[in-house]
Amino acid sequence: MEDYERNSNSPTHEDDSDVRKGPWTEKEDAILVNFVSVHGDARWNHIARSSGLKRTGKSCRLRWLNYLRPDVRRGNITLEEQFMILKLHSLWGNRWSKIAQYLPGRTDNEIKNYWRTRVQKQAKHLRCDVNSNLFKETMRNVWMPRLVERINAQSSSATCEQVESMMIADPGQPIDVPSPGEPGYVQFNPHHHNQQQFLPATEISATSSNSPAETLSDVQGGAVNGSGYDPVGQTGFGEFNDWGCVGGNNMWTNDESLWFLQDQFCHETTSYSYN
DNA sequence: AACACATCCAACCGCGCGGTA
DNA sequence: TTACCGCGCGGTTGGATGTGT
Repeated sequence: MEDYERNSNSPTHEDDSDVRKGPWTEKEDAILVNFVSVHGDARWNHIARSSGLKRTGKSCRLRWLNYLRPDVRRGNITLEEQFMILKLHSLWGNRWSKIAQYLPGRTDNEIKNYWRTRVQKQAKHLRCDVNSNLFKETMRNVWMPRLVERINAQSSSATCEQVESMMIADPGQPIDVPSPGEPGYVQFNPHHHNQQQFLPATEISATSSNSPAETLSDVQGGAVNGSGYDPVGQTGFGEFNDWGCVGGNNMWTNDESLWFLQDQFCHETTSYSYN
């Protein structure tokens, strides 16, 4: 990327002086939004040329999809979304756009960033490859059940049926859900009631409300510190009952969470070699 | 307060696929 | 059949911001 000057508002090269790169300005955003609202979001090269923006069609498309699109949601990946990402990635791997279809308003770019910054970081801390069976099993048998527990604990925003629907969200193939007694099995809270379905974004009407972007601070208060949360849960991980968001942001960035995960990881995998 | 380090995320790139002439 | 073009995807980068010392 040697020919790429990110902070310059001037063209990178005299040769391609008509092409702007780097951060978008508010004016450019406004132009693009207005143009797309009139002409639609197709034929991006045409849009780039006709709008007067000195951007490539690619750049316009990316800006629109990842930032300017009206239904785009950014920040605060919810517990449900974290679960979906883990689950769908376990099925499809780095098929970010496909995964994004099941997370309304989320872009493939954001999911990819989430995976790289949070999940891969955990793998790095655990000194195992993110694609290794060991890491995948840890995800499935430890992290995802814990996520489900916490989702169930959020009685106001997550439901039994919702979580179950997430577990079977893949339209094409069944998800390998642990049976009772197996590692990773989770007993869903039957007192919750369904409020939303996790479907591909294309199947969700404009008026349907995916869960509002609840803040992670909400999650902290509701899931971990809220009344009725029994840390000695169904999966038998209660001895690490402080792994939740105590003073942190979420399960991936909270140091206490990290150490819980590492403790749990080591506890459960003592027979493995980290190398 | 200043610096170093870590993390996040917007935006780029190259590549490959599908449609069309 | 082939060449070209536009688009979408996954990988990568580096500036901005946050956190620790």
